[in-house]
Amino acid sequence: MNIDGRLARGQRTRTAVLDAAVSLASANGLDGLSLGHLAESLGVSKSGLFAHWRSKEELQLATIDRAVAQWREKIIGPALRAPRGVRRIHALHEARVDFYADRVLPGGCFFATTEFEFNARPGAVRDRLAEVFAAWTGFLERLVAEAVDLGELPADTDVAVLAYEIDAYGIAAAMRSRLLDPEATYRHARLGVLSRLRALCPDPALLPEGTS
Amino acid sequence: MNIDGRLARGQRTRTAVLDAAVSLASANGLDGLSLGHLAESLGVSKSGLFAHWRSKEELQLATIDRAVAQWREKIIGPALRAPRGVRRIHALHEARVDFYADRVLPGGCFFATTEFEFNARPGAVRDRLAEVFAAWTGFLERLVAEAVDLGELPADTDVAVLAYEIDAYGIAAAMRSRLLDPEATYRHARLGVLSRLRALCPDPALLPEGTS
DNA sequence: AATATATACGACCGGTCGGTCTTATTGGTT
DNA sequence: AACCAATAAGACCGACCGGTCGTATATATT
Repeated sequence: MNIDGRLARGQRTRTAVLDAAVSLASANGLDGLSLGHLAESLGVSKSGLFAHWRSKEELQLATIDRAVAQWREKIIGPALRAPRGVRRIHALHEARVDFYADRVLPGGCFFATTEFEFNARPGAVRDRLAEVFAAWTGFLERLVAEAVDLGELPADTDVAVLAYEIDAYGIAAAMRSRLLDPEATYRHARLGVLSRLRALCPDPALLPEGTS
Repeated sequence: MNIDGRLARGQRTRTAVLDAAVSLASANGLDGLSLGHLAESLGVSKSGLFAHWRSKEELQLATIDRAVAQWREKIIGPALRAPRGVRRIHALHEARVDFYADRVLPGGCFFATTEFEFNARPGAVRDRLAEVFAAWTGFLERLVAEAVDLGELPADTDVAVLAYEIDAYGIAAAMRSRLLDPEATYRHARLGVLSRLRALCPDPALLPEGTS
């Protein structure tokens, strides 16, 4: 919006709206997201939103894309700055748990919230989410395969199952940290993946010590 | 309801309504559950529901309790029929994956759906869900501790972390099976826990062979 | 300064929601 | 057969939803 609160054209405005949408949707769902509340939280009129997105569904799809961009920046970025192999896998998982622990989003995880909201509801939103999840699991599996190729994980590692396991630790963290003891949840999530990687890696010195 | 479609008093009627509510809510959420649609799916008037539950929230809480009863019957029951120790843990996990794989509920998992719907929304529903999740994780941890006591898992096992891991495999199964390849998801979920238990158990003969 | 253009606003629409209430019908009792 | 208590039905209410549209205002141009 402008200094006086008006919505203006341009990418920056759209991004600000979508950031607010990601935040609200992580708590109330992408369908539970009220355009009236969204506009109000930005000090903007509801009808102004329809100048940028033709329908709620279009804004929902754009919100998913924005959440992907946030995920890339906050979780995938730090991982890619770590050296390839088990250390990169560990960095990815740590960045993910950090993201949840920092309470960046009120709902904990935008993707978990929207997945369970739409997984039984056919439509464009569901299809887009399926694409995002497929890309994510593919990325994780590539990281694990890379570590195997580097000899930092046993050659007979079942790549898909190990990638599944690492992802599962993260999903469980998002789920439990909001209803049960958050600190214990993060500790279990971090310690579980770390000790698993250390146990599998022929050179445990690549990873920090695991202490409970 | 009666033969002619009327709602009648009695526990059986309530149970039938709540079963339908669990099914609908697993797909559309506990808040997304429309009382009009629920009544219509039962061939009953909406106002009739208010004779049994004073408000939607009351019906939501009763629906959670009904889902717990289903979970007890379908997942905890089979586990308790297996011998204590790692076999019981394995039976619990298998029953859980079976439950998802059998497509008992359209949404995959009632608790996952409602957890992510309410974890950022204070109120009676959220509090009730927190109780349920605490009881569930406590149960899982007791099963793991039991296996440790029986010598079927190493004495230095971190009970909380291993219980977390097993639960995580189940959560991930519920999440992925609806957007990604379901068969691969179930295979990973089953194989992951089985191979973990076999690797940890001093007597792997207690568990079936793990084949990918 | 006057005009033309773009755009943000707020009233408004139809539809659905949870919830209420009056009415009609049922089944049991004497 | 007549009455009574219980209860299901459906019309109805206010609130909120996504979405539309006419109008007032700010900006850019000449």
